[in-house]
Amino acid sequence: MTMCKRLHARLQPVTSESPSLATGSCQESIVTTIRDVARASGVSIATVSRVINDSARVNDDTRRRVWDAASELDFWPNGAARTLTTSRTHAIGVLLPELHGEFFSEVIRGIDRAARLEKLQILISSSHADTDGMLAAARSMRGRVDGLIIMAPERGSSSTLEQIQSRFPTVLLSSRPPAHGSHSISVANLDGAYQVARHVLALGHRRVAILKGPPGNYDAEERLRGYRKALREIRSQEPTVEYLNGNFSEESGEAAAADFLGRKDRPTAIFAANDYMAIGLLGALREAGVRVPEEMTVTGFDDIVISQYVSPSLTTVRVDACDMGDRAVRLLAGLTGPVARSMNSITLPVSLVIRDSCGSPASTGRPTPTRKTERRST
Amino acid sequence: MTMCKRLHARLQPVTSESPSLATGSCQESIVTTIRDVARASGVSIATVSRVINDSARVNDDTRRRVWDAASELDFWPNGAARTLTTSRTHAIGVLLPELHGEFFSEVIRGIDRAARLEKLQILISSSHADTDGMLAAARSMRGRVDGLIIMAPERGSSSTLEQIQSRFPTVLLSSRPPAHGSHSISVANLDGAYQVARHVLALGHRRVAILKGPPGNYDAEERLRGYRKALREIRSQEPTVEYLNGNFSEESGEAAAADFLGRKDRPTAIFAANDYMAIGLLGALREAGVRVPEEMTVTGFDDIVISQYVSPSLTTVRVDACDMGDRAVRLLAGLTGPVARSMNSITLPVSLVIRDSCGSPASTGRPTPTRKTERRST
DNA sequence: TTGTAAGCGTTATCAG
DNA sequence: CTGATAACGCTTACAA
Repeated sequence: MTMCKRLHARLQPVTSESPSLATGSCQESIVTTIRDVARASGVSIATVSRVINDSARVNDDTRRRVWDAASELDFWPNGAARTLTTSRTHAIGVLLPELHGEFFSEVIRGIDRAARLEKLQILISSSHADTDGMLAAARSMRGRVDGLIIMAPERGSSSTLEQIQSRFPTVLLSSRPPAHGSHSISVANLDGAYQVARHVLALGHRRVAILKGPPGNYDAEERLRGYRKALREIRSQEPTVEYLNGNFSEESGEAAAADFLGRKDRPTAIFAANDYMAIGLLGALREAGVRVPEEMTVTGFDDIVISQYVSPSLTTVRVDACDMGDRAVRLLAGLTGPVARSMNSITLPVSLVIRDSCGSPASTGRPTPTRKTERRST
Repeated sequence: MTMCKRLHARLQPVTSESPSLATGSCQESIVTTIRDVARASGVSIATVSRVINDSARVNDDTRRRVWDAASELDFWPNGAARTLTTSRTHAIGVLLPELHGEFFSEVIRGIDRAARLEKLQILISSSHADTDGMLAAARSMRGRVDGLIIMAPERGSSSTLEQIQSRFPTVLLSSRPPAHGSHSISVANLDGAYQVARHVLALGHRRVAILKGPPGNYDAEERLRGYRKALREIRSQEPTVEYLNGNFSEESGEAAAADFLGRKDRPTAIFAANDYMAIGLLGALREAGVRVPEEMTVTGFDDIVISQYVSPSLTTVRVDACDMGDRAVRLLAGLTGPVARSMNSITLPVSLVIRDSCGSPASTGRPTPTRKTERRST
């Protein structure tokens, strides 16, 4: 009898090693299956399946009876069972290095938005500092997702990525594509960095510093290349460059200030590899009594929301993280059209956002006038 | 033959109605199953299962053979199949009204952090403006999650919530518990609002306005109650109160300013139901040339990161959204100990954060001196 | 149009 | 300690 089966099922021990969820407050839930609906409506389970999925012609009358029974019993189909037979999950996995900061949350927002449109569920897993953790996460998603969106900006993850790619359709975000066929989306880091640097150099700065991001980080390295490219272009009166170490955190920006604050030949402009560091820097400068932009020019990268609120507001490069997530899902869902093998790398445009943190180097008291939020798009 | 089976499986059509994921770039993935491992190591699938899960005594030699075969074949167990037999998913679903803004992203961060510790995957679904959408999302999670964390602050969702609760262990966030047994976590909204209001009233303000949150929103209503409670307590020289409508967005804060800016009897202090609105308000005031805090006192709620960067920095109430997410997972995972029926509602403490946006009403030019970030904890 | 039955990849219950 | 084998809930040929 069905009743027996159910009781039996409920008494089955669960894997002991892992913590079990509290079921105390959950009313003994009625697990209705497709069988129950079949019995109640006097048809076979196959027919119920057909009705539920609208997957084949079914007599209108039968159809109605099935629907009635289904809603009467409040039948909710079991996703795992469906997946097992169809091998489709209608879910995508998202592997991120962390969840802190606006950049990541915007990426997720974009993913969520697109996933909703594509009727895809999203499984999130973050804090993959090491590639092993990433691999384990991917592994645990076997049979639970149809594809993966992975952000693995650190160098050295390529063999892991290849292994994962051999088992899931994958879209890479801000990562070095490990193989030729890889789908990947990144931001026009080089171009953005080049643009801010050009802007600042045009103001006349010739003693600059670059506040680098984490070593090995793909975005950070590309941005560095962009700054350098702009610097190389100044033939006459070649600029002096100095490198400061950072790790994308606000604290590291603050800390970096110590490297030059005491000195007399300090740079007149600093390119930070992201906004958080630039903001940390701004804080340290204010504390040290160095006026921005009069005595020091500072630029960031990302254009996070805070950047327009700090004072002085930050000149930076606008990155549409939300769009990146959005596109990743679309690409993964194969909706962007049949993707040609050679065209599966997307570089998202960025735009220079000029605010108040930049001035001319010698300008004692007269910062270059700039409009509040002028934007120059790529 | 195995080969035949596989080919067969691959050729099976998938449900046509929904968009399918691009599988183009994914190398024809080798779907290794427990059977393959069994064959390769010359044991039964039962034994392989035992080894993989370490669920029963197995001869050391056999064990080794199985592991060797498993890693040789790079076997990744299928989650859906596991779920089907064990009826455990090791995943929790998260239903949120939206994903925009720092508050939500912090909640998710907390959830992610705790989930990692509990070895739980998280399935996120947001943008549930209507209760129907929420129900559909919950439905689609049947068989895919062991429990649900739901944030449904709007009034009128209780019958939906009850239906969901009857099928999943559920923890509610910032929501009106629909039934007595419900587990729920919320923030000490009333207390926090009461505290800021007390602080401002102590400064001498007697003509105040309350910038409300979205109608029907639980947090918003509780905060309103808190403000009112503080106002009621002023016996001598009862304060004049005025209500402004908002919806938690920065824009609605900006818009609200129009309601009183032209007037001569405008309030001297405004309690905004959240930080975003307060910041919008600050923007509008600055634009209108009204000095804060000299001519107008403004307070917020939530203490989002931006609040310390706007100028003047915002006096607000610190809410630990991350902690809320963290606790929700722990509660759901039943790790907070055996939860007594009567003790399943948690109210998280908040703390008053005094910054520069508050002054005395008459103070023309002499704002009440306050330390940069003094915090008074609950 | 409908029913029967064979899987899907695991785990769990029995006997050996 | 190990192997058959019956579930788990659903989809989908294949028959009727």
